[in-house]
Amino acid sequence: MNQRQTVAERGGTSRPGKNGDGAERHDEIHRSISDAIIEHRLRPGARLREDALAEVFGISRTGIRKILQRLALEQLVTLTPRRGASVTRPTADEAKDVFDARQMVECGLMPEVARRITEEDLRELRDMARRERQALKSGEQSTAIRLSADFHARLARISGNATLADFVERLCSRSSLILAVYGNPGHLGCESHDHDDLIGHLEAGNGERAQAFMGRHLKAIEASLSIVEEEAEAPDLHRIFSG
Amino acid sequence: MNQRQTVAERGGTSRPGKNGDGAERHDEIHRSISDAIIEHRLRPGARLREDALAEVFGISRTGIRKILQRLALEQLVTLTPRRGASVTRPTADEAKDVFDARQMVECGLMPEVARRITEEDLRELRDMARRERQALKSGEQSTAIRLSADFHARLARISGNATLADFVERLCSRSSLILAVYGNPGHLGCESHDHDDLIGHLEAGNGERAQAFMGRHLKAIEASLSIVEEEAEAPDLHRIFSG
DNA sequence: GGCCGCCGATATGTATACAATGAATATGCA
DNA sequence: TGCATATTCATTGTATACATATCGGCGGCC
Repeated sequence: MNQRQTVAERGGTSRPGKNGDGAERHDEIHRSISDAIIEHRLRPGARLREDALAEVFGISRTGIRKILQRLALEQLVTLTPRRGASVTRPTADEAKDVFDARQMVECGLMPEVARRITEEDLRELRDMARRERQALKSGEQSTAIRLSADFHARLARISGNATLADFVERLCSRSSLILAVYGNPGHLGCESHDHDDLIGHLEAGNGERAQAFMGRHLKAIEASLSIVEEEAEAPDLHRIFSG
Repeated sequence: MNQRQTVAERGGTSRPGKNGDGAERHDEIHRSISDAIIEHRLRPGARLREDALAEVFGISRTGIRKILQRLALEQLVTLTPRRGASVTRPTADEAKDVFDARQMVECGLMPEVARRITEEDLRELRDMARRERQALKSGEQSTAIRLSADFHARLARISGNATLADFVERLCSRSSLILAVYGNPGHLGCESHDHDDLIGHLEAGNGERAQAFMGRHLKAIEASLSIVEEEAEAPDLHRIFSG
């Protein structure tokens, strides 16, 4: 049923075979899944069966596999041979690595960002921060989480260094996964006004202040996590039952 | 024909069907192509036809496509829709971004590396540096280039941060491509004794010296490039023939 | 009674077949 | 002779079919 729907839909906008580059559709699906993971609608550990995804999106398994592989390289999903794909469950070590990396790169970019930021950038960032606060207030956690990641990624993009911006974007996506596993409910990642304050420093052209503030901001997020290594693989039965 | 050859070959080393996880073979092929690119045996712009690769490595196009996709995400090959894959030709902007990123990350890692480095690490690094010098002396450019990239990647790995180490590894691979396009023949990337000097600072536990030295080292490499934007797409014929 | 091994179902890995597209070439007309 | 057009060819994009490995339950054996 679902597949027929899709075919019909595609046939409606263009000829069934000659679609306007199927790659766009793949990107779209990639984003759909990516968003679902980042917004915690798909929790870490959730299995992603190829057949099911193929049916949902109305393409064959071939395309789904391609997308899953890309997600795997972005470390949002884990591909276990012969076991299929599942949403990555970051370890405590990985969480630490990711936040250390963010500390180094995002802070390091702030001076350049402060130098290059334009009025238009500021407007856009303020809008994102506003929407994030609003989402938080109205309890739309999913939206807030994604907006927060978007904010950090957008900020990095202003530096003009596409390579580092891409890296930050990936780190933010993974941070969202980390929040899903180690975050305390009710206490979401970014404090309500941190992003606004950060914008203030940038608007003032004060790169050093922005850098220091970003450092504290990230440290605060990391500190809010309750990182307790779950010994999923080989629980120490002796220790557990020694009492 | 080709397939029969391959089956026979694989049947010789192991049972035809039950190979020791085909994923290993894929990794192997990935590394083969990756090495060929890094070592400049495949120059930027070289086309990589799926059929040809499938024949060479004795697997079907399906597996090749998977590998090409992975290489594309690592930005070693460029995948143009309907036109196939080719070795990426980095632009001048990308080259700048990559070296800026290396400056930030590799330098930033040096203090932690200096703190954590062990005797064994030092031994291994010295050995790599030695082999690199030797390769340079005997004119094996390909080997020298790869060893140089390996050295930097290995160094980053010592920091203990896998995420940043992976990133550095990717940056080094891309740097190799950049060297292929913008490097001056005869003047290879890393100066002969830079790596040895760097090891010295690390051995002395002097993270700050190492950081500063790495900064100069990378700047020196970047400065040795002749980055002239080749106007491949739309050459200004008026300008060229105005004389 | 509990553990080990077997067997069916399910899902993934791989190859192949077919369709569609873009490039190169040949051809006809002005 | 030069340019526009039609055709063919080479190559990629997609779907499907088949082979293979893993997970669950069940029965036999110790």
